[in-house]
Amino acid sequence: MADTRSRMIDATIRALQRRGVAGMSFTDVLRDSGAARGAIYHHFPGGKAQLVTEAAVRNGEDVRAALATLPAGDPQVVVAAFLDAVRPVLVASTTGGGCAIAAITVRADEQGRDDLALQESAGRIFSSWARILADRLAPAGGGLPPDEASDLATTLITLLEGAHVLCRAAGTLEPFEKAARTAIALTAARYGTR
Amino acid sequence: MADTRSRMIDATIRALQRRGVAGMSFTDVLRDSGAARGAIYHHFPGGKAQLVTEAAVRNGEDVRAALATLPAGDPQVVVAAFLDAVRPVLVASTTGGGCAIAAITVRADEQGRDDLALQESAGRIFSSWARILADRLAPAGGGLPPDEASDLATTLITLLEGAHVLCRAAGTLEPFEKAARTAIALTAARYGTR
DNA sequence: GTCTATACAAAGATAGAC
DNA sequence: GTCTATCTTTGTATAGAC
Repeated sequence: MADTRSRMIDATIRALQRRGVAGMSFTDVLRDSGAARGAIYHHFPGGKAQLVTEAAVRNGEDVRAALATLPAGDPQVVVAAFLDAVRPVLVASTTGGGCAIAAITVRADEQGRDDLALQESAGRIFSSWARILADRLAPAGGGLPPDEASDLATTLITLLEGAHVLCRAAGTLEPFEKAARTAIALTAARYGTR
Repeated sequence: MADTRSRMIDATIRALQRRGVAGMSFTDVLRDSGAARGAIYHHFPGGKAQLVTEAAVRNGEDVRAALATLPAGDPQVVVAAFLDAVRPVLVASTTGGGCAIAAITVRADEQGRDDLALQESAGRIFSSWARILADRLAPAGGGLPPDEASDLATTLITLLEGAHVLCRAAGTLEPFEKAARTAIALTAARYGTR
């Protein structure tokens, strides 16, 4: 049978996407993964904090790998490819899913050190996404200047997370499509050749 | 003494900003507002769902009123004014506060009809913000074409909410400043006169 | 390692005295 | 209307049999 521990992490990612860290419960994870109650503290002695942290790290790596497959070079091409690549994520947002990392930025107990560690994990993960994207915009031997690439990459991640929030609220893809159209038009005005 | 009911709503807004709907508890609201336990169901027979909904509506109106004071006309001016106006919100995000409406897009129970109503409230509130902003970009007798103004306005709200998420995670204003610089530069390229 | 059973705390929701 | 006290449920966490 597939690794129980791994299945629990996958179930946690799904629970985070739908309910957030405070709204998620072990009951959800156990039902979705088929694991027994005692399995949690066997595999994750650190309890909920450890489980959520490992889920965030895995999800962060999955997204990072996906971003690394984007084309590099012309900003207009990179922006268009990025928007197409993230569209499926926003579709999930319209039905209550979406980005698991956005979910862990809202913690139940702001004082706790577990939750501080979680916030720092989220910060590192977003930064790593932006860095990957900046590399596509400023590849070795061409593309944008590093500072400009970094700014634009962070802006694209910002648009992704903002669209996640708005599409969740709207229940439709419309906010994302409006932002995508605008991003395309503004990028063309700034970086278009004609 | 100031209206107990009103103080409870204000306390709920603060609790939502910091902990989200699932992470927020009546205990927080009661301590912050000074109200007694039984006061909740006296003033809000609908329980948590009603309390949170009223808090969201009030917060949405406050933000809408603030957006209505922005200048109208030149897109470059409107964008710059918008970014300056929301900067204090993002500062709050860096220390765990920020947008209360973003918080209510993550609900504990996706099935419940209370939570569906809450999602629809969030959708209406975001739409109303974008509409106000679009009016500033396409005032009667000038400005952008309506469709373009609507797209750009939604994009600005998207940037605001995305920056909220990223600044919360980063603990610094850097993601917002990067996105703001990019928004200014791209807007200048698209709408600059020279 | 996997499972059942349970302890303990905190949440939302009510009842009823004043 | 305001407050105290309490019910019920749910959640995290643990113990211990197999």
